[in-house]
Amino acid sequence: MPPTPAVPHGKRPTLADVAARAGVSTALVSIVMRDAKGAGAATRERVLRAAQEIGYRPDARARLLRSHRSHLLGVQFGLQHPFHSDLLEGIYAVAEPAGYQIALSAVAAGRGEQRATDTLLADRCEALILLGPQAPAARLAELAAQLPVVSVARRLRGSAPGVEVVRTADDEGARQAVDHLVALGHRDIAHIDGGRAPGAADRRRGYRTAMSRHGLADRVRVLPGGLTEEDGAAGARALLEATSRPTAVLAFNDRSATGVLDTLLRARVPVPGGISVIGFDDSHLARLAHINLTTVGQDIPRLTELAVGRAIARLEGEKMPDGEAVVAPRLVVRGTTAEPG
Amino acid sequence: MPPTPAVPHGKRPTLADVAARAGVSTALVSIVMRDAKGAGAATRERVLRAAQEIGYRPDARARLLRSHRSHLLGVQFGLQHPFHSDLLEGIYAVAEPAGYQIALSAVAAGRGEQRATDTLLADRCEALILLGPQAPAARLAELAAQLPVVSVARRLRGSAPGVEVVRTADDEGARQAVDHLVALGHRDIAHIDGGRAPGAADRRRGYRTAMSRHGLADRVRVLPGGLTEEDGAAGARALLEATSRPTAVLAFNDRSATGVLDTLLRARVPVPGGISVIGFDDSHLARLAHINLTTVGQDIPRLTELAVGRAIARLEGEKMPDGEAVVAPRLVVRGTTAEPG
DNA sequence: AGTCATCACTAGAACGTTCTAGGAACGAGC
DNA sequence: GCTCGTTCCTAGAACGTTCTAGTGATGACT
Repeated sequence: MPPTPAVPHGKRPTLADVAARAGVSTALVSIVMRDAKGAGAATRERVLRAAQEIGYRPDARARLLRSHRSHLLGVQFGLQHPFHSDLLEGIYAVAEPAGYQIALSAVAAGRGEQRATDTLLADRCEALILLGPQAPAARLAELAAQLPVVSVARRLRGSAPGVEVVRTADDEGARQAVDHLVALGHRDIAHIDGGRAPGAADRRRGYRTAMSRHGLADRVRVLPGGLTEEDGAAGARALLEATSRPTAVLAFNDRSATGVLDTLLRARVPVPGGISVIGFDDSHLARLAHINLTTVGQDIPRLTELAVGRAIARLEGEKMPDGEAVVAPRLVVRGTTAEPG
Repeated sequence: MPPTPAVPHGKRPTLADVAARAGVSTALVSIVMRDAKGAGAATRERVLRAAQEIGYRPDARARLLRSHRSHLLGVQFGLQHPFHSDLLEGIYAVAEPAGYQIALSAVAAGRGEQRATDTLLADRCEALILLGPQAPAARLAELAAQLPVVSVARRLRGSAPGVEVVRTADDEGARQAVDHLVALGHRDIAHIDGGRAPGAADRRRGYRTAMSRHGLADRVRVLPGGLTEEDGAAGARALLEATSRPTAVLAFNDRSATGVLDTLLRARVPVPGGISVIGFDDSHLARLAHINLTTVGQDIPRLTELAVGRAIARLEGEKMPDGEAVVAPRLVVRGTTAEPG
């Protein structure tokens, strides 16, 4: 047997290999690898060197199998949603320092939410964080009966008991947008909505009540939309064809808003000179210099901190002030809003 | 309401629980769960019912621990790259039917490639598929010494032996774009490049040689760029300020191209009337009706099929025709190119 | 001197699977 | 009757960790 490191494919070194090489027991190697106390400095050094030499890496699965805690948070996300990417970035940033690993499972064409959560469960995640889940409330409740579940962005009133909800105050966000526009002098403010997307109903409602509060109930104009650029573009085309054009548009999200912007630019309607546009999310998109979109920012660090925090709290048995965690949005004024022309 | 059995958090049922309930051995339950032969029809039925009743789910990790093969492919991707999302979608579609699971690991701010691959290794992936890896070739070679590694989109000549490469013929794609523009009658064709991004050098070269072949070597104009919308926008602004404007622009990718489009629209330069624009990737972006971008399409199904296929082939010991797998691009003509005005 | 802690370490049993050997029951062939 | 095959099933050993319960030393405090 060559005592050499060079580990060819197929056989990865184990604790026992390290132990043999360092002349100690596997238990001690385990102690050293976990950086637990119970090993002398000299031995520790020797074990680490041995591990290094043969290229040992702990086997995460065996590790999880043994310890009854897995410290694994399963996250379900949509591959085609940039906003989910932003959230994921935040989730990693919170979870890893707290000592939790993240297991990702994507929802894609041909891979539904059921499949996504099934693999997370099989991987022994201790809790699930679902980004904008669309599954029926009953399914979520079923999951929640098995382990802590946090729904991000999707509101669930009483319909799925046991599911934690972390979301932005969507109605409040819509209100801020309307207030801003009204303060600038707009009165004809239209809303291209998000259809059945999570949060859409609240934004619609927020828009309506804000308009009423300003005495503009008769100017309310809601156009059916969705969460893609095309939905926004279609809404904008409809507005341009209408008999009276609004002076401002509140889109469901940033993607939709860029669709609106694009349509307006093509139609030679200046923004914000002719029409002001507001998005929602403050995603990467909105921040790009050449889009420079006024938008309602979702507080991603706060959302992810709450989502991960609640999952962990439930796991560690803390009593939760259960009910939703609602995060305040914050209007980010950039270049697509101004006084009506 | 749901027939959910009493399985409080923390205790998930195991093979032994099912076995006890069905009155058989754990080995037999294992046989039934794997759908292997060696169990009678009646017993099989009974076991399945028992499993169903107590809500048993196999533990993926224990399973992997025991079986020598893990059938797990690790995929590293960039959270902020829509093109990677598209690739992932394709990877799922190929891998799961072939009996392989996918483990995802994201590269994000504060979570580098090293960290990403480390967790994949700890998870006992059998092979790695890296989407547009930026790590030094030496690091890739080091990984390749441990397990099969496939680099998608990043070219590696001899620098990382053992790493499989699957990529698009970037030079050929650039050539197709130039040919198309020349056929339309353009002569002043600029290229906003991708800087140090994977594939950028090849696209730049393809552009240069294509121009030369058409006798347009003196019209070659390469502007420094990158892979984001802002890079494209900056390039476009530079072009507009130049003493002579080109009649067509080839952008490094679709994101860059949308930046170009946006800048041109704002400057009231009609597209394609004033300037034609071509992107690269044929991502979701390009297909959107309101962008409708002429672009060089990367063959995502083929790329993913090759990437997954090569990884699996290496795992199953097939001899590979080693060297790169180069996939032909295909020009997708949409609405942003036309005869020069 | 005798008890008691503490420290460095180890043996061996988990964890939830799959895999390797079988064993019991039952026919069939000689 | 005795072997031989099947078919259905089980016991028990892996897999690579961590955890529990120790064992000897060493030294400190009565």
